[in-house]
Amino acid sequence: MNSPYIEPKQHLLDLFRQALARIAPAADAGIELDRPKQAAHGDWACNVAMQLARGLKRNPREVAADLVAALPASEWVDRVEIAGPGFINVFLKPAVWQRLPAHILARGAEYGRLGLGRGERVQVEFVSANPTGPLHVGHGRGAAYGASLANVLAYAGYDVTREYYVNDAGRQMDILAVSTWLRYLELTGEHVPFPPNAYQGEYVRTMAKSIHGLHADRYKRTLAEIMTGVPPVPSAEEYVEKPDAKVAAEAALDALIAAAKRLLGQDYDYFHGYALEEQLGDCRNDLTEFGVCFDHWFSERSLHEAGLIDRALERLAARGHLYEQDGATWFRASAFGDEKDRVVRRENGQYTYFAADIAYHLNKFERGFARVVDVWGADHHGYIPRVKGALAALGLDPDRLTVALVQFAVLYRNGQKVSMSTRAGEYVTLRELRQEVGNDACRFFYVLRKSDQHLDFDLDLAKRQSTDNPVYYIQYAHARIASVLAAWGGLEGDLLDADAGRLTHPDELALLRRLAEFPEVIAAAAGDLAPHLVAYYLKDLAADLHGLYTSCQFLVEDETLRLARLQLVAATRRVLRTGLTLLGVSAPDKM
RNA sequence: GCCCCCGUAGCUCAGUGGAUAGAGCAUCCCCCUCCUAAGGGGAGGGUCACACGUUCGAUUCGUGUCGGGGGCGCCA
Repeated sequence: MNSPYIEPKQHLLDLFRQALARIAPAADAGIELDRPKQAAHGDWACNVAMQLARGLKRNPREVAADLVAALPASEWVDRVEIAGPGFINVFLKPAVWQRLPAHILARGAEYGRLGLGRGERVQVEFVSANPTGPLHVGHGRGAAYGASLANVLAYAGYDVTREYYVNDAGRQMDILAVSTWLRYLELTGEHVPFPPNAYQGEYVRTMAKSIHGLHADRYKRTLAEIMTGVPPVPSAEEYVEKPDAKVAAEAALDALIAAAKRLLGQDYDYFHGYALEEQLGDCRNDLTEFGVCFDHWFSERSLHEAGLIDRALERLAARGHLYEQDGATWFRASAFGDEKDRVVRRENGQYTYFAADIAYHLNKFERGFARVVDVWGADHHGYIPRVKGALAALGLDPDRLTVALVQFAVLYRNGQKVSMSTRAGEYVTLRELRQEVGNDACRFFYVLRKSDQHLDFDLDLAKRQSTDNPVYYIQYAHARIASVLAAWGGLEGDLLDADAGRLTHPDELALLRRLAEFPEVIAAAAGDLAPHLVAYYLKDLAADLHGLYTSCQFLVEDETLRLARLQLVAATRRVLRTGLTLLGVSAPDKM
């Protein structure tokens, strides 16, 4: 009764390897075992006979017959059949599955944890949105995907570090600082034209109000002195309608940034720092509420300040991969698979964002990560060859970096696309989305698609509390079990010795098989960087539970049967909880 | 022009080098004196965009065509 649970797949692989060694010692075919789609084809199916047939110049069914004859006896195998063109279908004894619930209860949250990664250090960098305003729904998907992926990798046995790259050094931050100052000036009665390409959001006014409340008119400058040397600022209408207004607007904005730095001096850093702290804090807060946490917030500015960019470029130069042209410094990216060479230092002496990214990625590997996963928006795909090229040029293996591209999420309400315009500050923020549909539905819906698939986020469906909403469907399965166990009133520990041999109903066996799949799902999700596999698995698991719930009463008179069934559902609850936790979704006991 | 993603049921999407391709929704029918009906069962619905190749076997891999989405700054 209490003999340990054996991993059926590993056990069968051993048997097949032995059989293969007997009948075809020279064959180097790898043994593959698949779960057949149909129950009539057994618990596991092996196709090696068909792969061997050609080399052996024999009929695959004959090869299969020889293999079956050579299989060592096993107390777990009920029978073996040869089917179709040469499949070997293995039917296991129910006892194999019946041992599983006790095993799951004994292992608790560790059931499904794997040693695949062997403790290898992996960094997952995700979100990394510019701290220039609230996170929007697009960032939300990267956050949910990255967090779930990191959880899955950790559970699969990798030593995972979660990192957010803070773009605190670029022009976008300058634009935010100036936007804040201009709004502040409005409060002092000085109305400088607000550029259409500056940050329009209400949060900028909020920051301006706070600063004005703290320091009154201390940072006021007159319109005349600010606009000296600043080209005309296009209006919002011109910006949308006239093609050349875009260029003019960029020039005006740059001139305003220069004016702010000149007129404010040290105080410019105050605006810059204030806006950065405020927005980054808001972002961190938003993500924390979303259940998304980071081990490191890595500052882009620190790369500049520590001289790491110089060092990275020197290393590239020493290897002969940089050259000067048109006053700029270029990286010979085309020699490393990129379509053209890329500027790393502009004519004006400033480093490009790419230069910082080279230094950042070099730094990642210098910190000892064996593998790095970057989660990027799909619009950055063209950026991959140059970063990988830079790694190769630095003498690092570019395959140690995996870029996971996350496609955009489009919101639908009442069957209509919810329009978004970042420029006008008209977009749905992640916070608004979370408030509208709840964190659980939010996290789950975001990972319900393959990451490289466009996501249609149906707000109405996410809020619906019914069978068509998968997150409630799964949570409901968990709550139903909790409710049954509460009605029973015993302790989970009392179920460890239940006579699981009593579990013979087809729906019980189906659920047992499903529970056995969980570790394989984790392995697949970690291997393919695909946490959505966990979400789909949980849907299937919940469906099996709901089916059993309808077909079998758990709290029956027959005590051994009752305990066996409670053991099964308690194990199911465990796996549901583990899976939901990996996805950052709660597992409620009551709904 | 070049690059990336996608094309599977009416809709939204899973899935796989294998044996009769799945789920939810939608449509139609059925199931609560019983542990939560936020549940379950059943029916209908498919040339896995198309063509050619590789293979014992292709919806899956490769090439091409067609169709949809996205990207191609000395921006970040």
